Amino acid sequence: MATAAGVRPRGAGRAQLHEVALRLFARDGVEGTSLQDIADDMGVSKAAIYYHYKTKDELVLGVIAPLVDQLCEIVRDARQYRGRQARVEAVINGMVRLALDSHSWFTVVLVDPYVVRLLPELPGLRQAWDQLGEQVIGPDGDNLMAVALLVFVTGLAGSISKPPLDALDNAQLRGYLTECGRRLLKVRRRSAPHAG
Amino acid sequence: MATAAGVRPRGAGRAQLHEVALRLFARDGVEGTSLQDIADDMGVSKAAIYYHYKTKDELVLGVIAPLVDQLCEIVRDARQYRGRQARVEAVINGMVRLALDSHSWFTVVLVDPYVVRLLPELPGLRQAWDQLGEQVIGPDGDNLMAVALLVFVTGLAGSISKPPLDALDNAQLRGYLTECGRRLLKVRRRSAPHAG
DNA sequence: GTCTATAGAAGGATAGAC
DNA sequence: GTCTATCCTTCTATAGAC
Repeated sequence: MATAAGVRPRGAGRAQLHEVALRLFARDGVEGTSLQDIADDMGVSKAAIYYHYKTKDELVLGVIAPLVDQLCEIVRDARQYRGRQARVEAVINGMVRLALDSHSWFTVVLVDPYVVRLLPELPGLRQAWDQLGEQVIGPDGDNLMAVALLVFVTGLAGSISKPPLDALDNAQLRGYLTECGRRLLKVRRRSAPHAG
Repeated sequence: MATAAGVRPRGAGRAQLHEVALRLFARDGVEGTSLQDIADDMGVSKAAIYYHYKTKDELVLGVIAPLVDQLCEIVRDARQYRGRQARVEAVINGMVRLALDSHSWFTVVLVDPYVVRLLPELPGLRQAWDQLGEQVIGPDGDNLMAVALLVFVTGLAGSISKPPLDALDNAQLRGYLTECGRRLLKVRRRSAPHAG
């Protein structure tokens, strides 16, 4: 009735399902979240979920799929700039914003082993990630930059969900995380790291 | 018979159990690893595991407990140096070595939601972590350093387990990860991050 | 789009033999 | 220290009513 009368927007049920599932996946892990947990949180029955998705795997994929668009937008934005340093800066800003706005996506995709196993079924995500890597690493395939990028994004995912950072307000945290990105991804003139 | 004759060292069964469990926990997550999975990998029955630990939770705690000693040793080592920069350097080297030598521990403890929920039952780990933080962050409680440390260690945990880094040999990877630590945890003279 | 009821598999845990 | 057999719970998934 709600859908027919238009009281709820079309697909509100699915949107709420996505929201709840993502939140619980990020908190307890995908394997640690049963469909019963999700149904309880939504206040519906388990079977209601199966109306939207035939299997749990498809639910997981449906939940994380929107992340691809977010990554593509960061890549599009970065490409508007000329020069590696400017593009790197754009990637840093985009990733920090994404991590703060959608930290659940971040955590689930980068951290959850269940999701990692499913990733081959989302080739768009892999592709978006590769394009993002190109902006930072450059065409010469700088290994240090590749490592630093990985440390940065997984560090973002891991750190934002940890308690000691809850005390900081969002603006402060954004500043600190951005500074971390700048330090890690500073473009070098020559290929030797200044060995200590 | 093996134990009585001394063919196998004492506690070899338990040591193998730890090794197998940790490896599977790191690969599939704790919730994604059943006692059956562990038993199959060891070539024994599920019930054999219950001889060593009464519950799965105790198994998990038993597996990650040795990490506490590793962290304490890093703290002890760092304290031998005078001056923050030298101590920070010692922490970086210790954490990189630990991440490379025992990346499974790292991944499981920093990444797995099931383990995070159990951590309050390992107060020694929390204590060791706090002491390690003191070496890096300093007595003034520098927020940027606190964030950078968290990004660094979770970045270590997240990056070493990802495929693109498998191509690098260990010495190279160690150099890159150490450089990441130096960049992130460079001690500042004054308290303002050089805002861009 | 949501429900109840249930099938079928897998998980944690225990008992008791060897 | 390991085994087989078993118990109970929870999980994914399906069938069919409303």
